[in-house]
Amino acid sequence: MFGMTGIIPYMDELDSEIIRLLQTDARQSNRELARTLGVAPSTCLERVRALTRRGVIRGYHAEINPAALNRGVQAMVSVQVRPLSRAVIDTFKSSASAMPEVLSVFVLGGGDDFLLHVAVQDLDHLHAFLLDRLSKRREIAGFRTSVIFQQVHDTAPSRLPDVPGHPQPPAGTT
Amino acid sequence: MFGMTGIIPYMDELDSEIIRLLQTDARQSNRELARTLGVAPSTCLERVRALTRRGVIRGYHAEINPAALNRGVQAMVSVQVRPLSRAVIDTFKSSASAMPEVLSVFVLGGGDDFLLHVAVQDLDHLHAFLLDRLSKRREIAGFRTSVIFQQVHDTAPSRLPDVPGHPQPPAGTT
DNA sequence: AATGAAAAGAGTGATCT
DNA sequence: AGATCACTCTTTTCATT
Repeated sequence: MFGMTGIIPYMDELDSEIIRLLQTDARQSNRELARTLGVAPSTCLERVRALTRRGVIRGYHAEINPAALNRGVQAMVSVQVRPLSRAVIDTFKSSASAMPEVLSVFVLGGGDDFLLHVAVQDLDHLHAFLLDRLSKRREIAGFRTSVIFQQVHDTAPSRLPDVPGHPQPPAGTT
Repeated sequence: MFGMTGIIPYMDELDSEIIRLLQTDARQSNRELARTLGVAPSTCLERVRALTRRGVIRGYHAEINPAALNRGVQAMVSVQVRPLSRAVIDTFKSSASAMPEVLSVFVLGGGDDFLLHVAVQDLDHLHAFLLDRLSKRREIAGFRTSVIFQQVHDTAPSRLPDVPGHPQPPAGTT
């Protein structure tokens, strides 16, 4: 699945706030973080470390203007592969994610088997990618391309309410 | 479009390397960055500032384990709206991106008009989102949901080669 | 678990090449 | 433009509550 690394990600209010602030600006200093939250810098630092140790914080990434990466054109490509076996799925997943044009590979259930988020220089390169790289793969039974005109991204998704029946431990989980 | 903020994002080798390293780890110190690249810290700092000023670096974000955000289930929802007018597109785009379940809204060309990347607690909440929130919107002509089993993400997409006919300025652009 | 103080390290700007 | 140095501020550790 996504992040089921075996840990129980229990989060109190302070943890949730730290995460919210670091999603918004990962480069703010620990002091600033602590001041905003009303705790001591050392407390804040220890929380951030614990969150990292527990696998809640997975890393910190700069967000880059796609134009600066020569990727002015983006598209979504939905792909069906045949036969629908684990071997074929795994092979295609690896090859697709190794292609420099591909930003993200989603393995789907339903009508399509994969969704590829691709970003390239221009429409000519998109065309070339589809024809010279994708359609050359024998396991592909079909694909459909949609150019992306705009994207709105939530850069700091909040923690959703707990669901009844999935209670949170009351104390001592770090 | 994506990042056409009016600037010419000319990048030399050093700029590209800085961006690559900050995409991989946005929290490394300027000194570490400078050491890795073999330049002085002040040089590196000035480059990073220039990249930020020019809109190449847009921000720094922590990557969070979805399970810690109570978002164990993710899906892609492709949506068609009617009538296909600018007003309807803009309205739907705003409403969709304001929904807490929605991580990302893609405005597409082709068969579908939108793609929503959603993340929720569990399948019950996904079902509720589709039925109680999405399908209540009158402009929606149809939608199709695919559960995401896996996602492979390129966290540091590289700069693609320049295309002939889009030459880079030889000097003095910062 | 959180705090406060002290040592180690990093950010920042002036100056020079 | 890039490097060096000096100054200030931050991070990090650790003893204490």
